[in-house]
Amino acid sequence: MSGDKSETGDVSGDREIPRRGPRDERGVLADRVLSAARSLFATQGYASTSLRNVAELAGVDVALVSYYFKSKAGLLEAALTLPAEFLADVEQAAASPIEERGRAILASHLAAWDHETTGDILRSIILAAAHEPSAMERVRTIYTTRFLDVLASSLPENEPRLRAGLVASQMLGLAMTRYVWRVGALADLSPEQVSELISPVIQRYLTGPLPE
Amino acid sequence: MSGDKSETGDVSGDREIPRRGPRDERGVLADRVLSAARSLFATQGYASTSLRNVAELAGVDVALVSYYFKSKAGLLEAALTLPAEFLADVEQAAASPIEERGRAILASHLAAWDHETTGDILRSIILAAAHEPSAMERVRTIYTTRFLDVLASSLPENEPRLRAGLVASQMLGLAMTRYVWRVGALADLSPEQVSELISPVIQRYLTGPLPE
DNA sequence: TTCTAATTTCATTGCTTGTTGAAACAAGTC
DNA sequence: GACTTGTTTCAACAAGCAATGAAATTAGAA
Repeated sequence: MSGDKSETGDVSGDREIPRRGPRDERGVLADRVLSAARSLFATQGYASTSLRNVAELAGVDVALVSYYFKSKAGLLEAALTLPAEFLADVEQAAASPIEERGRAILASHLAAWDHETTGDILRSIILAAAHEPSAMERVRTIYTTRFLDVLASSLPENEPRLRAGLVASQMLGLAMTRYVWRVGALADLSPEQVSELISPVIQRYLTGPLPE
Repeated sequence: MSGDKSETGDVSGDREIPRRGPRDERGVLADRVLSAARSLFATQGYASTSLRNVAELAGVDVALVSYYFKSKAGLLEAALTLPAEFLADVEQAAASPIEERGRAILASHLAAWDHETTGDILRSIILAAAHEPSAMERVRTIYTTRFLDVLASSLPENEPRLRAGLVASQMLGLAMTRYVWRVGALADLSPEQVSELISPVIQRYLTGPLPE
């Protein structure tokens, strides 16, 4: 909800100098807390993860978590902020030459999911959306505006929104089986093999024939 | 959702103390509890749903839920049991003639998801798997033995497990976008339209060419 | 009726949760 | 040194949780 600069505010964005503190630590500890939160949210989900769990894993006091992020919801908000570079990659892939766009889109997603931090965030987002209405709304918004709309607007006429929806469904299914549930043959293949197998289908959804 | 009779014993206080009796009721009340549990698990998730919530929605005392299902985990177990008919439909679809098997598999899934009770159960399973390790394990088992294995063993040579994994990924992606998140163009189409669009891809995964 | 057994409710158990106020602490400024 | 300010810890709160033992209730068997 309060995601004013949500996706641009990466870890690298310290435009002010709060430094004033005593043992500093603020930056370091806050990062440790965020990392712990992502890890726990991604494995246990939001509701089953207590602030005490997060604090313990991060090695800080419970009250410090509340001090940093104000509330548990604030911690979730901060933990689920997608790296700007991922969103930029998706946009770039959507702008690649149309005849190889399927492969490019798939590659950008595989790279993101296989990246440790980004993968944890994506996993957390999907899992959190399963039980937090606010996270679900967030997913809908991000998914629609940052992926579906971007992809659709990059396509020529002939049902761009429908094609984007088809691509998204295959992409999400791949993510669920390979990275979230880790079941089935796709979970054990290399990114290159996955690309060989699925790129043609993505490309077909983008530029292939549609029924009727 | 699950509108059958879940809201008859609702918060409307006009009904007096709900009949302090022994006989029967067990079946009826237990069904009401199960239906309420599915509905809440599917919308809020497992951890965020308290036995008190379930009891209130079902119009029964909290202790009765424990009495019926022994524990909260037992309630989850009971709520997430897939109807045998759905599993039978999947098996039947997997045994259909190979050249139309893609359409048959897709049809069995669409029918299940569009069925009110079965759809609620499937949604609950997916959402519960997001934060309950036991539910996640359950998903892995069901998904592998009841879908992947069945599908793979119905295919001839030439990488049946890989083909089954590909089909499953597209099927799960469709389910997520259309029935769980309800985003994108696929969510607004009729089952027939979805079938027209996706059947060819499923069929391609089943019998089409593979790279390399 | 009286007894028995199954069901439903009540009251309470011990525990965990998120949050907050006050105190302890460490730096930089005077 | 004292003062200020941002940080960290400690302790406690009220609320909600799942679970349970015991009492209340009722139907059928004797």
